[in-house]
Amino acid sequence: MTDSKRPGKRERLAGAAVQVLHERGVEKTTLADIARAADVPVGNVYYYFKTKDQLIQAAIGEHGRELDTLIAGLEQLPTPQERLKALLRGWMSRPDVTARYGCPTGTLASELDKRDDGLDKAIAGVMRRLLDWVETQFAAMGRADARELAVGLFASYQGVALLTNTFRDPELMTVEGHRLERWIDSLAV
Amino acid sequence: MTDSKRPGKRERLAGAAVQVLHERGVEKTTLADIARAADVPVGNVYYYFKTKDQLIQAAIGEHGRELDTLIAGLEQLPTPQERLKALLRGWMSRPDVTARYGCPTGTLASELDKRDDGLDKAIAGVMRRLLDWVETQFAAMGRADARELAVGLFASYQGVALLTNTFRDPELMTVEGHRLERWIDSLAV
Amino acid sequence: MTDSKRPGKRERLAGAAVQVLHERGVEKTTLADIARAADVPVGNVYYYFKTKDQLIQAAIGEHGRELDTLIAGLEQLPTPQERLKALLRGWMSRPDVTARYGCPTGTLASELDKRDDGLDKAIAGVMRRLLDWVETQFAAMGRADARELAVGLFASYQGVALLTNTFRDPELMTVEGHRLERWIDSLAV
Amino acid sequence: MTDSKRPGKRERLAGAAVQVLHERGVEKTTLADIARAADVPVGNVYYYFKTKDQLIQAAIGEHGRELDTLIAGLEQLPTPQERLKALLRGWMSRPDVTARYGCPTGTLASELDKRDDGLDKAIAGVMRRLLDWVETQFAAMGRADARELAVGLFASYQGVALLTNTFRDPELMTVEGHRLERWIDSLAV
DNA sequence: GATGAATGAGAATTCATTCAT
DNA sequence: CATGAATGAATTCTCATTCAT
Repeated sequence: MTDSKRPGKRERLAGAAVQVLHERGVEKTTLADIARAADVPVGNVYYYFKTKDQLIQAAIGEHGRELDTLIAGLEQLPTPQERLKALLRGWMSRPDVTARYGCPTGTLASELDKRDDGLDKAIAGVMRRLLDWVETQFAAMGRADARELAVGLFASYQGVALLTNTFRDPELMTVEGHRLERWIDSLAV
Repeated sequence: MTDSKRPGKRERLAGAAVQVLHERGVEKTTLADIARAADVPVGNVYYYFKTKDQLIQAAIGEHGRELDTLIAGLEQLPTPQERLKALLRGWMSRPDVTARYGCPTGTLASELDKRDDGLDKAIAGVMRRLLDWVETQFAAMGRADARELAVGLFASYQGVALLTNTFRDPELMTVEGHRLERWIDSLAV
Repeated sequence: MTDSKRPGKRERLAGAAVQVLHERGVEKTTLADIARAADVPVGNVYYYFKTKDQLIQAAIGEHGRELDTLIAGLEQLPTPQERLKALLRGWMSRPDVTARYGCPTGTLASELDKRDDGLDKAIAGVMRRLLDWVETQFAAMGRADARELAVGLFASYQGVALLTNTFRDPELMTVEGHRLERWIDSLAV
Repeated sequence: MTDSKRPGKRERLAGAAVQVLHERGVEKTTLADIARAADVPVGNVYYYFKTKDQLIQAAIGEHGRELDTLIAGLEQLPTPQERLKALLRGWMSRPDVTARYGCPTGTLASELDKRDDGLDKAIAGVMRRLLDWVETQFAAMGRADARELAVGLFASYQGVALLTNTFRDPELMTVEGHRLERWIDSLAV
């Protein structure tokens, strides 16, 4: 933690990986791509990560941490409805990026599920934390079917992100976002 | 004097491609994989398809045709509600396959969007036809917000397929399926 | 020689080969290219020529025959000078084709010399006949150094064809043609 | 602590390429051939040259540089006649190599002209520099028709190289060489 | 620790040639 | 004889990973 070296080459790599994996996709991304984005020489990557998988692993961790931060922020809000709608707004906040590259979490999950290494577990873990948190909110609203609703909400977001990306149409995301907000409001007791 | 060459090697290849692309994903699938699945020597594939892209293209076409057939079958049903619920049931009919490999259409769309060739347009076309048909059903139910509802329904399915796949949990799909059926029923005038 | 079949599929193949080999070059030309140009199904080529080499061989033969015909025509002319200048004019008659594809004989010789099969001998034979004929003309002019002059003239043509092709400049060929004609005139006793 | 990696693997590759392309011809030469000649593993070639074309490009550059050096040496000579004759002698200095493989510049030009990539421009540039230099010498001799003479001389060399190669007869080159030297002498004012 | 270079295991693609009717 | 289809060997190219300093 001295600054004898630029702070956190390891972190820089993980961060760059999150970015590049989102934009290019897991399979299209080469180690060289990530190294370049992080401004780290290729050969050096292996000092920090023994394999490409481990780097991806780290990227997933980093991405998870970003989401945890987001959620931690939401905890400040007074009611579960507020929190859920704020989450929605966060998810939907950059429709053009989604239109271009899809949801970072979802596309990652989708791609990693095709692999036999353990990476799919890692991203599943991240998604589960999100899902659990959403469930908690619905439970706090007194809903017995909280899990079901959580799945429904999360699925709606993931699905519309996919459609938004496929059709390259940010509008889809915005419209569906509003629909879901109204739906949340309608659930209030 | 046997029935000679098994009919439609081209079709066999496209069919095998649909299958293998779904199971392995676009980027992980090698021509050799498809060739093997279709029981065709690799070199011979190029007699039918000039490039790997063209074979993928054909697979998309084939997949689209399968969906068109599915939909054509639904047209027999008397009410739009019936038709939509039947579509849902079709989509959700093999939760274990979805848990293992995701929705074939959705995963394809997700992966192809990372590519710069025109393949993303092809799969987008397939999805648009589905979406339009769903919209038509909602319109037939007298809903002014038919497009919005169509996007919502399609997104819900795509999203839950993604979650089902990520969590490897067929239950998710089944439960959400029922929830969506009830929702459709609730829309009846 | 009935016309139950279109006359001379074999000849058509050889002729097409001459053409295509000139335009595309030996190594870039595929059997399929030649077959297509001759309007003969690929599989059928092998009925007439057991290997690609044999087809090229036939093309060389055909090309040689065309040159022999050309030369036979020149024999009508009264003086060796006339004959040589007519040969020159024949060679230089389509400078734009030469600029695009080079001299058919020369490029063939150049490419075939890189191969270990006997094809180089075949094209060398064709060139030798030409060279001998030129020598004969110089001898008829009473020149003791007829061989040397023949080599010089033939070389000048081949060389300028190469430059014309390399620089894609038909003018080169025309100008050098005139220069060589003047040179021939200057040799008259 | 040895002199470590032999210096200039990139140069070694380009040099080997010049050699092998001359001997085997462009189309018959495989990357593996060049790699072997340079004693470099195939995969490693791509560290230095992104494509085969780029390696060929580099070979052309290297070849051009060799010619430039040759010419620079000739500049020392006092008269243009001396310089031209020295060039001739350089060109004709290894008739047996020419008999076996042709003129490296000429065969390269001939083969590359069949390709659609820009490689033909590259070799044409090399030849143009040579041609220009020859023209300059003739101009220095006070000849108004310097360009024409330059084309004639260059063509004679290229042509006789082609014949020498085709007939596998080094004598041709030697004899024509002398003839051209006498011709240059005869041009002196 | 840092780094440019090395290496080899695939992957797509092309094509002469052969085969089955 | 004719012909669409089949086959496999060769070739270019990519990249994760390793090595030598």
